[in-house]
Amino acid sequence: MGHTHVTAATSDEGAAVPVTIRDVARASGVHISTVSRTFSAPHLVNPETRVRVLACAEDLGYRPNRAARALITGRTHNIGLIIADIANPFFPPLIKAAESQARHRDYHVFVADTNEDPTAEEELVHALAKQVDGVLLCSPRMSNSLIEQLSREVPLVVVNRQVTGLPCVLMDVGQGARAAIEHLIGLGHTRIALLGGPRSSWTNREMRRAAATAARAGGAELTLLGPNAPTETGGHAVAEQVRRSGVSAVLAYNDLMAIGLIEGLDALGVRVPQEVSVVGVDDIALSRLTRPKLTTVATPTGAAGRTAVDMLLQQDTESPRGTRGPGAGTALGVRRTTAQVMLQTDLVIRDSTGPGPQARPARPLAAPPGPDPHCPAGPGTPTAATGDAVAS
Amino acid sequence: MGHTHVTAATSDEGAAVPVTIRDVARASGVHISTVSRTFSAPHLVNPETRVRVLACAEDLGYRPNRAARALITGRTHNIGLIIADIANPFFPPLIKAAESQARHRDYHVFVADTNEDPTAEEELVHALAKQVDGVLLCSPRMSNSLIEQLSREVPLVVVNRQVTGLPCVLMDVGQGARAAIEHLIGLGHTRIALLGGPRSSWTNREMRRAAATAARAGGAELTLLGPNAPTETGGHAVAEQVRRSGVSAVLAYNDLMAIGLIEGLDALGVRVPQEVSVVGVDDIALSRLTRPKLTTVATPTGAAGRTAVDMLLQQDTESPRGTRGPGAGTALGVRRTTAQVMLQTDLVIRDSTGPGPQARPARPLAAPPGPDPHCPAGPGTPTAATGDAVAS
DNA sequence: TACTTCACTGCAAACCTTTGCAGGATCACC
DNA sequence: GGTGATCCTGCAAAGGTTTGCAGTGAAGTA
Repeated sequence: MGHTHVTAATSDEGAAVPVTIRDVARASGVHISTVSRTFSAPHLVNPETRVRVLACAEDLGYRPNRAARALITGRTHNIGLIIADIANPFFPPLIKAAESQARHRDYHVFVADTNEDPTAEEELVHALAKQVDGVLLCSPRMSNSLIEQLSREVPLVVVNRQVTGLPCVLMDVGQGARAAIEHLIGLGHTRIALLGGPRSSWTNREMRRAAATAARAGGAELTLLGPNAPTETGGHAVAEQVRRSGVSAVLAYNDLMAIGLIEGLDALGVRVPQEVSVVGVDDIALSRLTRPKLTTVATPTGAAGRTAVDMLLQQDTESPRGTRGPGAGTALGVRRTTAQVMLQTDLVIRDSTGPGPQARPARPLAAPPGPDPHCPAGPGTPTAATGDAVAS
Repeated sequence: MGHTHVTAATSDEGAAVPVTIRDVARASGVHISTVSRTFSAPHLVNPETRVRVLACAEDLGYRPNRAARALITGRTHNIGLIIADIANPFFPPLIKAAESQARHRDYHVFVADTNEDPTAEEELVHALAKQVDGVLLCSPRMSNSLIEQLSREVPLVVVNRQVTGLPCVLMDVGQGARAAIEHLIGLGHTRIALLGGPRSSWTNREMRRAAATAARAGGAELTLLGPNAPTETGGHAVAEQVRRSGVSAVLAYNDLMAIGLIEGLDALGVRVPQEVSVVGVDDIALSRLTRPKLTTVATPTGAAGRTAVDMLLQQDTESPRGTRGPGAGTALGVRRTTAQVMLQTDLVIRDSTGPGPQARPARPLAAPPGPDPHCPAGPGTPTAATGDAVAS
């Protein structure tokens, strides 16, 4: 990457001379405790002195040191948000919702990306531990036992994963996968593939389970392809495999993979949805922009972010950390609520799904892939008959 | 959003009993300073005691309190990353690059989103100030003077903005805009619109300046439309205006707006690139996925993230904060380097740009929008003649 | 043996803030 | 004028860690 240095000057202006509470106290002729109270309990200080102190503080550019304050109060008013992959458009709405919810309650959110790496996850929890009042773990890839262990270090709320004993926010991808499979079967598809995501993903397991059940119930054959990287590239890479497998419909682990798969199929000359139908999961903004527009299982990401923050803050106000006060040191264990919330998902039908092989005899191209014509699986030609459903 | 409470149990297991350096000291029968050294300067402690201390620490699950450590060392080994809009796909690659670069140097990155809100930006800098060793300001929306003022509170590196006296990482969008305009003029377009972004964006100003110059030089008329929100919605909203303006080509502030615009034009029945050519800026991953694929000015986001981290850390090692040591308190001003780096951009030509009105007499639809046929602006019919270029 | 050197460890101050406690002044009221 | 209440402020400890300084004992040197 060619880059050009335009300027390289040095200045000796404005180097950070940290101004502390002591400086303000000296300047305004009061004790530091009065300055402290001016900021954290203004009603306890004489209005006159208060304005004087505030003026001095303003003058000197004083800002309370949040780290030092946290050290003694045990509260930072920050919350950490650990994300598997910030480049996945699934997360930004969640982050935004969490951030706005936190802001309403006077908290700041710090986001950290782990690159889908379990080791990075653990390290980040440690790094955040004493600098935040709690951590939201979004789609974590580490083991349940490790999560439980880390939860002893800092309050945790887990999103997109079920960990017993910990507060969790879940999305009902099981129901979503079932709806998707039923939709495909309703369109006449009898051979369906499930594009798996990361091995250690809870969502992945839930989807597999639900899809298998739904396929069996609907008399369709379900092929498992994976695990794969939950990215566009991951989807693209598996296109060839999908074609060879001979399925006429695919449910992908998420929208990114679905879109990558459609790209890949396109490159192989396989048309979507005419030859293969594709369903994604998440309903990211992008899924409305691609051609064909993606049929997908919408997950309530915003609600998840808000709920997770609420649960964390609720848990947090119940048991302030760092309190070594009388009794708290010995009385191991403060009551802690570990509610688990399940959020609903919705199948939204767009243009990437169409009739199955048997259900489209006449109009091969002109068929408008309108929303859910609900063609029943036609008895059609016996050539592609697949006997009983085999769901593995 | 309907949601269902699945479980609401309470447990009294595993409440955080903070284990401190003192506990480890007591358990291993040494002074706390020895424990401290075991972690921060292992070579200073007897191997035998070291293993004993480490064993006890491991046993008790001790982790040094990073906040307390930072309080005295003045270094947190964190860096803050303030982003205008995390939902804009332009940023994730930058974030990832910054994160990986920081990790190599044993730093953690905390990201915060401001929703394009200048007030939130300021507040976040304050919140981060004492919890990080420096802050990367990406595409900030606040005033230069405020940025300078904040830089006295915490070391700052600014990305996508030029602030004199501060280290900056810039992308040469001026050059990019020029290349884009020249590309369009080369295709025969004589009436071009520039879709502006946020008013307070440095990039916006640079683009406007360069585009105006290039248009004037090439004898094209440049219409300014904006400011607009730098999002897909922002682009979509201005489609009608673009149509009415009668231009045959548009350079958008970024890819998101370009894509939104294409969507909007599509909804109005205006075809891209047959009737209107569109160029974006950023080359986000999405620009390869839409139809038509987007012609765009590629910006080196990864390099920007890495460079910014390097500059911050370099500046940081030069002048450790919090040092009130002899002399440092009185000697206002530590030398500080304020290099500015300009990174190159590249025009990548895809399918959203095609020949201008005069340059396509015969084949209105079959014309393959191949890369840069470089048709000169034909003398063509005088009906659409626009006299001299008017660039405002 | 006496003296220096060295490796290791303890002591205590320091970082910046909050907060329980107590002291002082002011005021009202009887 | 005495009593109590009220309001404001100062004092000092606490929070968890790092680090300069000094002290200990042992090893090395003359």
